[in-house]
Amino acid sequence: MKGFSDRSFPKAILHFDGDSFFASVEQAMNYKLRGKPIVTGAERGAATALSIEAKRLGLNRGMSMKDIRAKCPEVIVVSSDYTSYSVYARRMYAIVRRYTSLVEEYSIDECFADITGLRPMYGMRYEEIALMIKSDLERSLGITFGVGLGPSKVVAKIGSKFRKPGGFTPIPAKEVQNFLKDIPVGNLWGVGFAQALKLQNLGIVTALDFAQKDEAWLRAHHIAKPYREIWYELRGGSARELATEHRGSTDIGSIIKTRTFSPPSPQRAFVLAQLSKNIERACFKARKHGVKTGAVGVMLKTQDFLYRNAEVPLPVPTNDPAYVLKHVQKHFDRMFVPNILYRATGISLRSIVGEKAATLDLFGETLKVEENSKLLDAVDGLNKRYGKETIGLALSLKAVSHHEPDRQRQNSRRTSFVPLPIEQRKKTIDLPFLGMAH
DNA sequence: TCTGGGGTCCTAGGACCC
DNA sequence: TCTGGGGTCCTAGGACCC
Repeated sequence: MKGFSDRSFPKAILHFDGDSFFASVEQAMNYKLRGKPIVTGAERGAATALSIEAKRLGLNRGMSMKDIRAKCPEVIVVSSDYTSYSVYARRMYAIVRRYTSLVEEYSIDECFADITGLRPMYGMRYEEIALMIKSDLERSLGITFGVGLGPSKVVAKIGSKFRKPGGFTPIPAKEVQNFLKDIPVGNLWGVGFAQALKLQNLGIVTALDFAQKDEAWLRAHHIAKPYREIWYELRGGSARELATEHRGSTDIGSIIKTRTFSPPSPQRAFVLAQLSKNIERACFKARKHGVKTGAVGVMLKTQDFLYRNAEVPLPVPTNDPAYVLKHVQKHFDRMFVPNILYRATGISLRSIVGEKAATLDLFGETLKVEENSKLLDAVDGLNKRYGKETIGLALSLKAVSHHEPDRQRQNSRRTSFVPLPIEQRKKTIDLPFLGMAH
């Protein structure tokens, strides 16, 4: 039998999606967990991933462990083990790469692959190639995968979640629209809450409604580029290349470290210590990847989920936490508003450059920074031997144990209301990853 | 809903220059 | 001092993703 013509798959894009990935990895590593209802996320007190068996009991992502244990005492609860999940993710990428070099490592449990033009080489149809890779993955890893085949990434994504778990759905270009009728437009990959709302106000409810609009309509309603691309792919085209450069090592755009602490604190020294800790962890990661940062973003988050951000340029690229802290501290004083409860701080390293890319400035700053790098190597070595965070900045030590004295908590409640600076913004937060509906 | 952590990409608008 | 137009670079912020 003849396969689909090239008009069916002008491009042949695969999307692989590990079923209940974290829970599946736990089961793959420990045979005692197989066939049993298990839930990951014990450390945060809420379910992050659930095995099939746990889902069948009616449990959901985001449910509190308390509720889960009350409802189903037989459920096995484990802590997240991201190190192992990453190992399985890398195995997944490696297996798919045996079949094509064009692989995008999209996330810890997903990847895209481009198999366009490989039919003659394998002597198979695209569907058969997809199934061959799928069964290799499942045999090798002990985890099932949802797999989609389509003329674009958006369509391949639709396919991989069409039948779950363990499904395979090929969608030729001319059949794409048959799959769109029952998909709410907000469920499309790349269409979030805000855009779904906008489209709904324009009378667009399903993905099919969107696909059937014409270009004049898109222009008239100022549909932005990312959504024009989705529209184009729903009509059988391909607008998005695979990002095949492996972003693993040096090719990092930014490094972000944020941490929520509990209970929230109004204390300047404590909040700064938290920030300092985040700076250390971010710089540690930068050193591990052999990169430096030329500017950092500082974030303070209040108990009311108001955010205050500042961009702090650094005179010289660095991955030395003490140097970063020195420059951040000046801005911190301006950002920190007394008598407000803070719940989290964050740091993001931007303008990332390679470790060698230091340029000499007029004031000899570079040389001073360089002197520190040998010391930091030694620190990293010790921390590796004796456990993470054995050695840290003195400031950060304040953040290590946080026992908020009752006296201060009461003080903070009694303090009068202080109007927030205008720079503070409310951010809407949605948590699709935890299974909350938009 | 009572809210974690780590990312990327796009766009609008200001600063600066010719 | 006022007037025009156009280009580039940068940053803040929005939106989205897992």
